[in-house]
Amino acid sequence: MVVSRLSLYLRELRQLVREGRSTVSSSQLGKMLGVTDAQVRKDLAYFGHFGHPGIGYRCDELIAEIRRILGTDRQWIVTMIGVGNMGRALLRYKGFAEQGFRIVAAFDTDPRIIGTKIEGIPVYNPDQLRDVIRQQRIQLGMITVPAPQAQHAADQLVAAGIAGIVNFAPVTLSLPEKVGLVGVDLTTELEQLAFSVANRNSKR
Amino acid sequence: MVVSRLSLYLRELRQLVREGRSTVSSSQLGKMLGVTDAQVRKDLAYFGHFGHPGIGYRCDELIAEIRRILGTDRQWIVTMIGVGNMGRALLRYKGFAEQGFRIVAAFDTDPRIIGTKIEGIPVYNPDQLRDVIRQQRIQLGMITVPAPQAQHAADQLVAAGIAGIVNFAPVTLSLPEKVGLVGVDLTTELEQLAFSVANRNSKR
DNA sequence: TCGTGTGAAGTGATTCACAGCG
DNA sequence: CGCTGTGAATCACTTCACACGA
Repeated sequence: MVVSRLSLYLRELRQLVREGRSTVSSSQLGKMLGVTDAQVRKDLAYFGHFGHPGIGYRCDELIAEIRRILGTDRQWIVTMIGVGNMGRALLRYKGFAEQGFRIVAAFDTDPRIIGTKIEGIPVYNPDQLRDVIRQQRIQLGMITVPAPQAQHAADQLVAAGIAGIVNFAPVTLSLPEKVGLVGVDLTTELEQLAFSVANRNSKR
Repeated sequence: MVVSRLSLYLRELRQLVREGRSTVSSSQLGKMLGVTDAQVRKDLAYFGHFGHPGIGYRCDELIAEIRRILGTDRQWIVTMIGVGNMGRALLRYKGFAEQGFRIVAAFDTDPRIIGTKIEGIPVYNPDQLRDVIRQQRIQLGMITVPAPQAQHAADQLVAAGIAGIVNFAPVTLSLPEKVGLVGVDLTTELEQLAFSVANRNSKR
């Protein structure tokens, strides 16, 4: 709800800073993302008083605040379970490190890649999962294994004491309440698009 | 809102069919996805009367209905703009084809890969984009180019007459109203997870 | 004057509860 | 009896409108 938009505000704010802007108003920020100015103000005011009446929001200040709210002002240590096509692509993606997500270990059952490094990240045998996660203080896991193995992978991560999981496999995982979960299903996204295109008459 | 859950129902229904189930009740389906039974019924009844009082929903019947609603009962012809790590991973992903999304062409500026095929899909020079899209009747595009090039890629797709875009680049695209748009930002997803973990006390 | 923060009003989505059907 | 479909009630989110600060 609110939080999902904070990430987007953050993205736009970084863009503004790159362009040399130092302040921005709620209506400008809103226009960039297709939301109303009132929405932007409500979202931001929900977590504190970050604006300056008559001025707007100072970009660098607001970036710092949002990062603090999201918890991305500190570093998160991440592991990847499954080094197939998707896993490999994500390991090579630079964007995570830029936002403070440091992938330090990957796991896969394929003996041909165990022991190798991808983009400097070592690939381990899954039977070392518990040890590696504890020794390296890994907090988050990304699951990119095939659907049938995803629940098992998740169970192992939970058993090793992980705090949160991003699941890319197209299945619903069941996890204990205390573990955070975000699901990303690319097929679902395409289906959404198909619907929105097939019913363009109604709404965006 | 409703539609985003339809995809998930569909996913669970396919799973049920694989397990040999022929009918399912709203409460069973809801439990699998963590929503209430009333929610499931409201969602499904919104598009028609698919249930059988006293019985539940017939899985195969409901699958067909949801596919028809989403527009995935027919095939969609898709192109990929950007054949870097992410693009390559998605080209190799089998899940799209299974749900009726057929990727028939890819585009990239790297001369070393133009003219090659990846998973049977030819990689073209972007200057052929308009022609290829028209000749092959391509309807949807997936953008996996670096952020600074994403808007340009989107503009070209729109100019070529595409109906919808999935954008994986971490920028907000501005498109004409008539073109469908779904954005997937992996960093945003991780930020969501970070927040949910950092504030586990409040809610899931 | 410009632009925030915020009650109040409005809109939309979710849950409740139950009539009705197989 | 089990389970759907659905009005009514509740809850959440969004927009409006304006007081107030720089």
